[in-house]
Amino acid sequence: MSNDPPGFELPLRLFLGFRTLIDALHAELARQGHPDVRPMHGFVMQAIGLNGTTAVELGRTLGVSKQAAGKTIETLERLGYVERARDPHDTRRKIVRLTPHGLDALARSARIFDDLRAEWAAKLGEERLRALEADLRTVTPQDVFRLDVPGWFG
Amino acid sequence: MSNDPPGFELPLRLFLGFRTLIDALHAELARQGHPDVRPMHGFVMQAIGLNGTTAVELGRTLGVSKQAAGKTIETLERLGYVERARDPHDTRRKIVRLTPHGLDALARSARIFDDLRAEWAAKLGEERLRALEADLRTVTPQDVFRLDVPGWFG
DNA sequence: CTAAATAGTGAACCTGGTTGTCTATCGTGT
DNA sequence: ACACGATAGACAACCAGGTTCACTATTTAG
Repeated sequence: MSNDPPGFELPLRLFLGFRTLIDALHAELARQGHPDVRPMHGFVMQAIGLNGTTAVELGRTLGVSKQAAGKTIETLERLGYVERARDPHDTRRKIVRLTPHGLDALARSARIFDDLRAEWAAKLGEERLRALEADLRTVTPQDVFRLDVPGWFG
Repeated sequence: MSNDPPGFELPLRLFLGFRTLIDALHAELARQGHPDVRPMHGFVMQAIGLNGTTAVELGRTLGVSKQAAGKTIETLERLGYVERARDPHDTRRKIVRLTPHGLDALARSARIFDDLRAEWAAKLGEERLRALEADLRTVTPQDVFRLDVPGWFG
């Protein structure tokens, strides 16, 4: 069909949709007391999770080297979102845990994402939004996590 | 509605959709003789366009400093995708133009994106895909270009 | 009990972003 | 005609985050 949209619009729109949501999230997070958290940090904190993790584990989860994971942890530690403590059962390991500040950021993010989804539902209708989500599930990997995000673009 | 999907799935799926397409594009581009072009380079070459541009102009288009644009141009030049020449009408300026190699990459990308869109259409149906594109147009900025892509994530 | 595997760290390097400074050139206003 | 402001490009220093290689300390397995 010659009246199909050009193929390059699809990735662009997907990316713009993603950016629109992430930018709105971080604008609101900044307003709610988290001005210096970057988009990447959200993914990393999500990957750290409520039980904590280690640099090696985090690297595996994110698909980057343990050294890169370590650097990101350092940054997050400097910003006060995570803290490290030696594992008493294995003194080689250092457990990385979210601080109350980090947990607060995560909880607020979840809330804001729900609000943003509601905004889209208001614009598109709940039915269309559900269809959009279902279609995206069809064409993307099942496993939502394991994003391999950092440094992927450049 | 308590049975709505959690809001965080939407950005994740949009990003995964984007990544799926871009990864497939670059796998295919690598197979077709462009193994070292990175996702970012595609956007930059698109922004350079058929008429060429300058570092300052490119920086404005991409939303980065002229120095950052200059560095990216250097990389692209080293890879053989662009070339620079002094502007005879204004000897301060250096015009950046796509080389035949760069034009080839751009043309192949357009073709591959069309093929990828056709794959999605086969999986979802042309109707649903059109609806998805239409809905994304509704919730994203009108202006497809001006992405501010580079370095935005970190 | 020794040897292999593992966790963390540090160094050197790459890309791509920033800001600040500097020179060369262009264009305008007196 | 010319001086001065604006512009284009380049260079330096720095930052974030990525890589690989090398090393120490500790744990685990044979």
